Amino acid sequence: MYVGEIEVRYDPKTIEARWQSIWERDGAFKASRDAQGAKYYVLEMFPYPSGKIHMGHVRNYSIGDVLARFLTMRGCNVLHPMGWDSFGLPAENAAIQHGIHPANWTRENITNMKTQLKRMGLGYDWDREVATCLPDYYKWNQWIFLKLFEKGMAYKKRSSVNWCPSCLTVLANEQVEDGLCWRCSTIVDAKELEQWFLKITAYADELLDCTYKLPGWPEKVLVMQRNWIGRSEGAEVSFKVDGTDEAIKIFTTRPDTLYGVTFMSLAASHPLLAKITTAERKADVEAFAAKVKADRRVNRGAGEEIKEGVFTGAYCINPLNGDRAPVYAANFVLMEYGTGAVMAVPAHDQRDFEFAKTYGLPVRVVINPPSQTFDTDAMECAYADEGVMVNSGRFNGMKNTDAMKGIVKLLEEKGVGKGSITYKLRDWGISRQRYWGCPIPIVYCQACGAVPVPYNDLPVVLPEDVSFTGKGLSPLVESPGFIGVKCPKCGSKARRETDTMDTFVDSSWYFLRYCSPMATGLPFDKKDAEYWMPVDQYVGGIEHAVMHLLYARFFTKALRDLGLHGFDEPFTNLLTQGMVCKETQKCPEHGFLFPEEAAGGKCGRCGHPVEAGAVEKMSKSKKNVVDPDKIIEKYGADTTRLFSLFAAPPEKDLDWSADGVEGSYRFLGRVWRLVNENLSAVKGVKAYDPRPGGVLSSDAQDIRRITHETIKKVTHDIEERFHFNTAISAIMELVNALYIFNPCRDGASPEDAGLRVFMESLNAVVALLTPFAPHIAEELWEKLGHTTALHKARWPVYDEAALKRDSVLVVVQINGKVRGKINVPPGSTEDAVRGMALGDEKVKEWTRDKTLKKFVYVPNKLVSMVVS
RNA sequence: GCGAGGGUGGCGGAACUGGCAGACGCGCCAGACUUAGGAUCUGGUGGGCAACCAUGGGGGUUCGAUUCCCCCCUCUCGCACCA
Repeated sequence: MYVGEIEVRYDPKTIEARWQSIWERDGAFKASRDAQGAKYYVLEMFPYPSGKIHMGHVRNYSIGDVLARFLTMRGCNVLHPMGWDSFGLPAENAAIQHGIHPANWTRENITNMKTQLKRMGLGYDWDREVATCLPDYYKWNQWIFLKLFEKGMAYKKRSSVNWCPSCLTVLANEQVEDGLCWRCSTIVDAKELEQWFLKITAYADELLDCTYKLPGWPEKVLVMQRNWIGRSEGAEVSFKVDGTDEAIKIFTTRPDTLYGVTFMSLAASHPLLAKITTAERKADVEAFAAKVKADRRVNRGAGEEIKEGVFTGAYCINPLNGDRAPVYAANFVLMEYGTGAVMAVPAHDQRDFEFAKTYGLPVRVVINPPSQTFDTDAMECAYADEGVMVNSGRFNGMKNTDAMKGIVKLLEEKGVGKGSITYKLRDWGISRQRYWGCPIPIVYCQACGAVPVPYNDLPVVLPEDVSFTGKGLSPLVESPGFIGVKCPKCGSKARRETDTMDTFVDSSWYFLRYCSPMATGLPFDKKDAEYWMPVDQYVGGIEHAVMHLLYARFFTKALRDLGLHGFDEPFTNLLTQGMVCKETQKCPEHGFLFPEEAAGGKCGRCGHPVEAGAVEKMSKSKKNVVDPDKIIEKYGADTTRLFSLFAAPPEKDLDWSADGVEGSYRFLGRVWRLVNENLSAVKGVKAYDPRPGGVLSSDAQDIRRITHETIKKVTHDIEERFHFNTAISAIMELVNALYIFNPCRDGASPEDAGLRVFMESLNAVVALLTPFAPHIAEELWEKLGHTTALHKARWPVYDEAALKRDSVLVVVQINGKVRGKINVPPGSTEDAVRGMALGDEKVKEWTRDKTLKKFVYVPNKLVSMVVS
């Protein structure tokens, strides 16, 4: 290489510290409404301050930072904030286990993690930092709660709730996965409790409809939300219980099959069961109910069970045809959905069919397929498709789809039913029997009942003088100073609510607080919110597809209806990044091993050869984790970021590979040397400018073309596709080409056009690298003689003229096989290309003595000939 | 079972609307510089001696298919008695 340079080693540690402090000094990432350019709000899901950042964070925040830095360089007015989802169970557990107060534990973790994020070189506007555990923030949770309470959107009810016996708290339905607690995987119990609920169901339709207006979201997430909301249209029908005043209310999506009802199924926990069961059936029904309850606990999520039931002795009357149908309790009917009772139409519902076969109940066909008549005895399964109505009174002969409306109308006329819509979505239970959360601002008074804390008294601050035993109820219950309060209404002795809010409440509006973190009169300033919102690009893990993203959407709509802002949806575009995975390592003796325990392929404890396991999501339990701190320590933040972006496209899972990190480090070293080793040669050289021009050698012309092609590709890959991996590989190719080009011969004058092209290319490499590896880019930018820092510089724009080629390579296929390649001037006519193709020596060999049957020309790309 | 998304070299992954399959990186091989190099630089690297064969398997459409259509296998994720 170039002789006479003083070798300057690539030393990420020094460079990175230096630029981080310069950025801080310059306030490089401070966002302001008054700044120039179109607003762009980039947001990554804020972390829970568990102590240390992990590779998932590194990936998440690297992706966000690429976008934020790129868009800033593109001239956008970017808001890129960060904060802490800092209420939650781990802090309380730490208090119980180590005697540290949750507030202190959380504060320390935030300090540590903030340092880590800064060391990553992430460009956040820290002036907007929010921490949900601070009274400044959670005061507004309480404020919002009171507003919702006033509107009847927050209400209290006694109901069966999901209780996690390990977390000692209630869980929302969304927080129960396969019957297990989403956090600790303990089997969830049912428990009757008085709880606060938010009426998310009031927004069920809007939440559902808007999923069709979010083209920037992954279809997968939208489908999951739609399924979760689970809207079904149908009818509610009342069936009188024969000989009593009771009526069973059912929900059905198939009112057209009403004439085919041959029995009735109630959930085993249906409240009517006790009333209608006859004396002689009582013992059986109770035993059955107990069995179902026990099975649910053991078998939840286990899939299809055998359909079982027991006769109650009661009969109900079909309101349309007066038929008497036996009432059963059945294990497949869920109390939580619809009305907990199902009319059974075995001919047209598979579950009812199986049940009827088991218990010898009649099957009555009311819909025949278009050109077929069912023989009831020969049916092997239910017929759930469309057809023609039979055995259905005045509806006979109609298409069932047409009869549907008529039957609902008839029900309404008779006053025995009505059209109805049911959702799977339940109201959101937000009460948590925990200390480390936002207090619910309610006071209980003997005389006045549940009284809201006056707005002036907000925030209801969490008391610090509590003890953490891990036993019994929430520490707040034991805090007399907190509990003892006077009724805001009548002044008599009252008791404060001791439940705190689900932490998902905190994260349902934090993106709004970022817009005006200092707002004092309201949770956020309307003008600020309407300027910055909605978030243009939200980046986070797929695990929040339903819970957080649904709650945040709900809050956005609820706050809109409180008049706080005027938009409908919080997140225009959503990017769900894949998980960070790594191969597990196992010792037959000692189980899973951390990477450092498996050094040299042997178990650190017993020396047994390590067995390689599957590639799985990084987790402490599998010990296949890599500590970002150690990677940053060894290679620097730029390498760490670069690798996490290069190894896979963002939405896919990423396989962590130590060798791959090494490769990214090597590449940055290569860029470093490319600039440094040629520094004295390019000193004072002006980047090539095509206007005054200068004659370029064909090599220089090629390099210039590659440079501008790279600018075009990298821009496109970041902007349109988020394919950072291919963007980075394009930069690598340019660097490889520049190593070969190398015009820095001794004595090349600064006016040398080749040298000026080289300078232009070096500038491009460095600028293009900025979003991925910002520190090294800034350092090299400075070394190249720029006086304006890169973070204030503009993204390079490609020169259309530079992309032009003298000739293009056209592939010649003969009978579908590549037989030759020819260079033709771009834009050649088909006739000209045909002549050149047929004149090519190799092509001649393959076409000799053959006749040309077909000739296809794809301009500037390919010729395809068929010969025989 | 239903829904969604995948299956491409030894590995991670490229290939925009059908147009040279394997970019880029890792690993591996060779060479250069070196006392040495796990540093760096250069070159090579799907299989096969070849014709040819290769994008999970089998059909189809097409001049041409990783890409479009049909059938099957397989993996991952989500939902799972939703009436």
